[in-house]
Amino acid sequence: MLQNSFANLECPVGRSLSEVGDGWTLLIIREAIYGTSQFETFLKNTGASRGLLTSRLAQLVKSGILKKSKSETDGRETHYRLTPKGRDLWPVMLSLLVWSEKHSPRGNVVTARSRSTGAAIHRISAVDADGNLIAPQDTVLVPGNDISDEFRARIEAAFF
Amino acid sequence: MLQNSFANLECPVGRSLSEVGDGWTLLIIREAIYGTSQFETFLKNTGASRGLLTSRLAQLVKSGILKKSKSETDGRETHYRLTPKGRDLWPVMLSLLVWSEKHSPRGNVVTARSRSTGAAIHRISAVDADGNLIAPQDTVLVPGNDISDEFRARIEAAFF
DNA sequence: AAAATAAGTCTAAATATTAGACTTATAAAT
DNA sequence: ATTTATAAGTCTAATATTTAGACTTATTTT
Repeated sequence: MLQNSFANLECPVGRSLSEVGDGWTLLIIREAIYGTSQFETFLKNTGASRGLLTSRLAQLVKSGILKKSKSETDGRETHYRLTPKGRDLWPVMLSLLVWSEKHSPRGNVVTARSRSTGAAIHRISAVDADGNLIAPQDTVLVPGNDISDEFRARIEAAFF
Repeated sequence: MLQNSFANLECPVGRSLSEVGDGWTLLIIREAIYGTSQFETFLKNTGASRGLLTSRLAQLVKSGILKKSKSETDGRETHYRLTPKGRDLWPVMLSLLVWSEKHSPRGNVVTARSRSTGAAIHRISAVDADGNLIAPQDTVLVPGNDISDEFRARIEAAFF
């Protein structure tokens, strides 16, 4: 668990990783996106141990990625559901999906498509506020003001 | 390390996670994107221990995400550089960056922009082969033929 | 009332990670 | 030509995390 190692880093990727940069955590989020909300279902579908699942779910609730609530119809049940912040991890999941379909395909397992047009997702791209695509080669990381000299230098060296 | 836990999973997200689903691994990839290629630099910028860095770099080379080569100008140096497969993780990194800038901002640290237009990256989106954007709400996961009934049911329950 | 279910807690054993001293090969400085 | 420095590791004992699985508590079903 890198939970604390990167919490105070300037790098926004490091900050994300301090919240979700753990295989189990990402797997739990995948499960949540696949519709899982109960402890025993996460347990079965992720293969995590009970203790670990308990601790990771607590972290995710603390991070505001999942919300914990008691079932209204069955008092034994607890549900962990994605918050808007958690749902915003969708592009992360989708880009992991597209990456593995491209680089480690295993037959015809699953394709992500547009519900309305039926078109398959071809790639995941950056988009500006006007809806224009920004290609990886055309991307730069621009340092802001609240930044150390050291991190500025690292960002400026970033390349696609 | 979930290295082996998910290697044989049908889920393509699980397969990705079996290769890169580890905080240290993702952090090393971030560093590689930031231009780092040498052992001691990875060590300093990630904060990983030597033994761990050694093992993660070896895994990444084995996965074909990094390529290891000896410097031609200085025989002491080894360089680990992103392969095309590794570079294709760019959308994963970018979506982690955009996510944290939205949900855990820390002042004006870094913005990702188009080099050519200067426009800031607003979001990360799925795109079809014709360049049309596919919104999260409009995405479905369509099961293929090479799939177990159990996994089919889980995919069909997936939602944004 | 008894049995089953859901969501945990708890514990000892196994596994992974850390810090830091040490090693080897190559290059730079004296 | 030696000595010193650098780069990329290896190695080890101490520490921390994770696991499997038995157990607990609250609630619901039979």
